[in-house]
Amino acid sequence: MPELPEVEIVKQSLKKTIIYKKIINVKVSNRNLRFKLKKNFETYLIKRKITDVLRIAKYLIIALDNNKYLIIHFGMSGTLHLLKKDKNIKNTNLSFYNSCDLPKKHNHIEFFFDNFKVIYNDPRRFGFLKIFNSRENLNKYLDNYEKEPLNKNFNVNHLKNILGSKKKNIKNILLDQKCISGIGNIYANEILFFSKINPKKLGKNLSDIDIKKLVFYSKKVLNNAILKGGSTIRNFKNANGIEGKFQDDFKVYNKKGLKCTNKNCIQIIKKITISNRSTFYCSYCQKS
DNA sequence: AAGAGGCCCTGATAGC
DNA sequence: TGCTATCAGGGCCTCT
Repeated sequence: MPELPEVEIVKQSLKKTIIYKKIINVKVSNRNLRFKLKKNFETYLIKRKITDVLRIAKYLIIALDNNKYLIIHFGMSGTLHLLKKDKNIKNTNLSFYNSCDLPKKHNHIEFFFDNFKVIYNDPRRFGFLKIFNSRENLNKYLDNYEKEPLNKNFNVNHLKNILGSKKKNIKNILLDQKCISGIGNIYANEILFFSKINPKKLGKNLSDIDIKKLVFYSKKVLNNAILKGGSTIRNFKNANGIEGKFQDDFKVYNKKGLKCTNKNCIQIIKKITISNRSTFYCSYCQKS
């Protein structure tokens, strides 16, 4: 669930469930995530009330009543699962598993609440959780991450400043969280397709019109994805949770060999590799 | 100093 | 069927 829209969907559904609730207990069965969980990780959380649930870029942020902040980054394969004690299940967009559908492996962390628990599952363990002891420290850590396209000050001038004289290609720039935050491989491909920009075009060579389109479609693609509940690419077989629907709207991602969907274009979508990441584009519509 | 590539992991799938 | 190789929604680190 890693890109901005998926984290936003999780945030929305999680918030409804856990806000103002108290964490009764925390059980960690594997501390070796992307970064090793600190020894006192649990003690900061136990008996704390959740005061807010936020998102910045691809980070989920849980604010606690001791003014500390828990952040979760899902990496490539991290997911949260809500497990209710009673059988009267209300569906949320947060993946819901009843006890037989919960993945059997890689449930690394359990957060116990009164009537339910939230489970962090992550097979590849590229995700991580960290606790910050003040908003100031959190802001410092996420400083680079407030450059997300949905931010209202993400405009043409702002992007122009970012691109400056960058000699790397626009695909890599979109993926570089220090330049622009929240966009991952799926949405980078989709945004470039709508903007009709070749993924290999260098940042410094982008025209004013290119930049204008990038600003517009970054916002539009991400917002549309959020409206559709995000994208579900690979799912656990027994998943009972609500899946995103935006994958049905993909124009290029994973569309190698299929015809371009633009009117009057008969080109076939190509797949190339840029910095080890799959890149899909239409060589006719995204000529330059 | 910016940019490219390797690497951290497990699991699903394709190809033989 | 069962093996092996490749690939996957990310990003940090190292080397140039």
